[in-house]
Amino acid sequence: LKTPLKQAATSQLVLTERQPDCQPLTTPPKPKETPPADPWTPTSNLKMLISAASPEIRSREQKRQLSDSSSEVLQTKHCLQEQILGDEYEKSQPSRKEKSLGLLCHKFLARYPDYPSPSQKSYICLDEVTEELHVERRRIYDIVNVLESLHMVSRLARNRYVWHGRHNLPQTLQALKKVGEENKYIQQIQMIKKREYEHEFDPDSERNEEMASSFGSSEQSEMSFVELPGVEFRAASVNGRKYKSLRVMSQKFVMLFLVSTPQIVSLEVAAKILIGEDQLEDLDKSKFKTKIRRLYDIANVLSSLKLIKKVHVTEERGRKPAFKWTGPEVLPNTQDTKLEATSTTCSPPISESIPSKEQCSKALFPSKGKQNFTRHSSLIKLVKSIENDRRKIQSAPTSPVKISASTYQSLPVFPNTIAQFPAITKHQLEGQSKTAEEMQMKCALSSPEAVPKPEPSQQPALSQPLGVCPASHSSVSPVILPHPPSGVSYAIYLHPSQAHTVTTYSPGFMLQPLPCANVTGIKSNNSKVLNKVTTEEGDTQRGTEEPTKSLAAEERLDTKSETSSQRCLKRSQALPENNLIKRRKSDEESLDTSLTFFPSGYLIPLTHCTHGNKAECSNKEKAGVCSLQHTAYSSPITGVIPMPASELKTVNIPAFHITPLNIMLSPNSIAAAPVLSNSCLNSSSTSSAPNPSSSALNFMLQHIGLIPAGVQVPANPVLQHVPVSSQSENISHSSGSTNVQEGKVSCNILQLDHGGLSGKYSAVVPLQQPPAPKEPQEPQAVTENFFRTPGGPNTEPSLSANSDGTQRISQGTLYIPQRKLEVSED
DNA sequence: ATCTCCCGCCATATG
DNA sequence: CATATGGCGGGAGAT
Repeated sequence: LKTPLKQAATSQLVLTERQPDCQPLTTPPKPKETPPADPWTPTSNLKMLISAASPEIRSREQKRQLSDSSSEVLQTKHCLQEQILGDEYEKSQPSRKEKSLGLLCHKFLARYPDYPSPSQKSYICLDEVTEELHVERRRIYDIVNVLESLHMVSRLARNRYVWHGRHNLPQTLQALKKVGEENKYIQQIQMIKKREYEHEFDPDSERNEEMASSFGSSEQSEMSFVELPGVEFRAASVNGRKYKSLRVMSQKFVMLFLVSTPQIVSLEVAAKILIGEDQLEDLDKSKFKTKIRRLYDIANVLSSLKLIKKVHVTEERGRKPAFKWTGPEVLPNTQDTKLEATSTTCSPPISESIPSKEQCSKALFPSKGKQNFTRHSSLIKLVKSIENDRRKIQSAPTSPVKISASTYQSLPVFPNTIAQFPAITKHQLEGQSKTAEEMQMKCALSSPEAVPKPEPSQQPALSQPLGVCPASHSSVSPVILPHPPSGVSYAIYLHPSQAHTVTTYSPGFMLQPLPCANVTGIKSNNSKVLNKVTTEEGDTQRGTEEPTKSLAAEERLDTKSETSSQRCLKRSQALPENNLIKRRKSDEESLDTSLTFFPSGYLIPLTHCTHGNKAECSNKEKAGVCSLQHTAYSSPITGVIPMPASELKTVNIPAFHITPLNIMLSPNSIAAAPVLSNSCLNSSSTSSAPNPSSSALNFMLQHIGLIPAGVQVPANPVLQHVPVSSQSENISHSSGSTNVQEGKVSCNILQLDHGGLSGKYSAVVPLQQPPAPKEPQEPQAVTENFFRTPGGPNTEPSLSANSDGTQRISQGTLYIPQRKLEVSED
């Protein structure tokens, strides 16, 4: 018995690993696509099993499986066979495993090709699926929801979905990564770990609470769904509203992987982050448990997609279940050429669609009654106000807002109003297509115009200032983007509250250049505690930031003195078209802000579409949209503003600094960063320190002393990828502080965090990396770092606001102890 | 005992 | 109102 199981496991692993490459040994080169209709039904399987499958059959199965990557299935089958054979098939009662979501998902996936040809769209009828797979409908929803979050499917109407396969995956992941960076997940992860650490020592740390609260909170909780351009949710029905929780959760979960360096995320951490996380002390046990359950559900689907695999992280305390990203590395957007490659599919951006007001409205999030998140008392007030706003918003026609990624930033909530929206929205709406819609919505919120468009695709181009990008609208086409895309644009749906925020502030932006400061302030108010967050962010982020930082740094350099606000102004001013430009800025700002908060939206990348898109946007729309998207792509989300390379590098940093929460940098910068440095950022977050201006380096150095982090080599992926740029390095990351060292490679990296946004650079030290090892095998040692502040637990760097609104973080030193973690695979 | 996570009740959303 | 969707959490199988 056992043996078989083991085998199965083994085989799975093997298969899994192989598959990626595809064709490994066994796998016949089947086209990725699986024949759509595969007959694999449970029944068929049984039959086969029962019959003891002839070799032929088996081989066939294997092929399929392999191709499908349903190694599991095979395993299962084997098991079944044995059992059955052994005893007559006593009905194999399907043991629980046989009914697992993962297995079901494999079956589901086996029915559709990974890369369906654009020409032939495949539709999914839930009724058929449930029947064929013999499962309860509820289960299918779980699968579909996760797939939707990755834009592998999109809903058409009741009971009907369109299968997109993995065409959109690259874009989606890119967009998610961006958003994840914007959300400062890295920082959050670190905070959580830090907290844990502190708790250990001193159980009652109160202050932490605050931090925590600030963290996240409240706002975060809101969720937004990230959409891709082409893919949107069509069904009106589904789309807009409510239930997107699993989808959003799934996206966030994926973001965590993409952002953290070791690309290993423990369920515990993920759950905490996904929960609004006030967590802390509240220990809402039940809530936590529920979150974990959901994460398992999501993880099972992601595992079936081979995007992650289960591992265990062992720390001092014990062993914790975790998952490791095994999916494609996401390029940092940037640039690139790569992007294109990735996106291959997407050729034209598309646009799409439907911008109807309705959609917009749909987009709006319902206020949801529930929304309540747990919040700290302190936050409660905020929450209430926010909720009120939401209501208002909701009521408002346009409420749902989708914002472009960049927009979404705005998350920060502002209580204000929504009134503005409608008007804006319409304007925006006009031209846009769905994507547009989204954007519009967002735009509306933020600014009407806007949709942020696009950014030039490239960074370099991007860099240009806002001005460069034309706004989406009219000019749309503009510029840039020639290619595209690397950047992915995405739209996010915000909750009302968010919307508010956005709205509120956006207008201002739109209209006037907003001073960052203002914004900031606002955010701070609304958002949870920014300061804290900020601080943390700083710490945390580093890895990610680095790129960012670098960007920021550049910016600063560029602007240097300018504060973020100033920048904003400039940008805005710069923009001829204000709108566009403004938007971007605003977007950026918002992005920045968003960083602080997390968005909770569902992200939708605007960018290219894959076939899926509706390609047809009206011409105009398309043009606009497309262009937008492209443009956006670069920085849509973020701030969209394109910056010159130089800027990129530098710039971002400033942003961070500047605004604490509010202004953070946007993704753009981040995105850009990669380009700049290019290097390896694979880790996304990390890395790069390279370019950063000398100042940046100094920074880092300074910080370094402060915070040593363990470094880790990024997981394999990173290494591999990274060619490493000059820096090479490393990445530290810490995502939470865990560093994984893979066996072979050892790296030394120093991370620094420091507080504040500004600071986080991680410095890395050298790393030599051996060639990348690939999969580490099993146990890997991971190091975790915890922060410790010298003074005490809280000693983190504090932020102070500058007059301009920007905040600065003082650095505290953090000391991060490293722990070793071992990662073991199952 | 802990880790996973299936099952399915029941609130909501959609039509 | 009937369904379609999905949030949610009990509690049981797997380890």
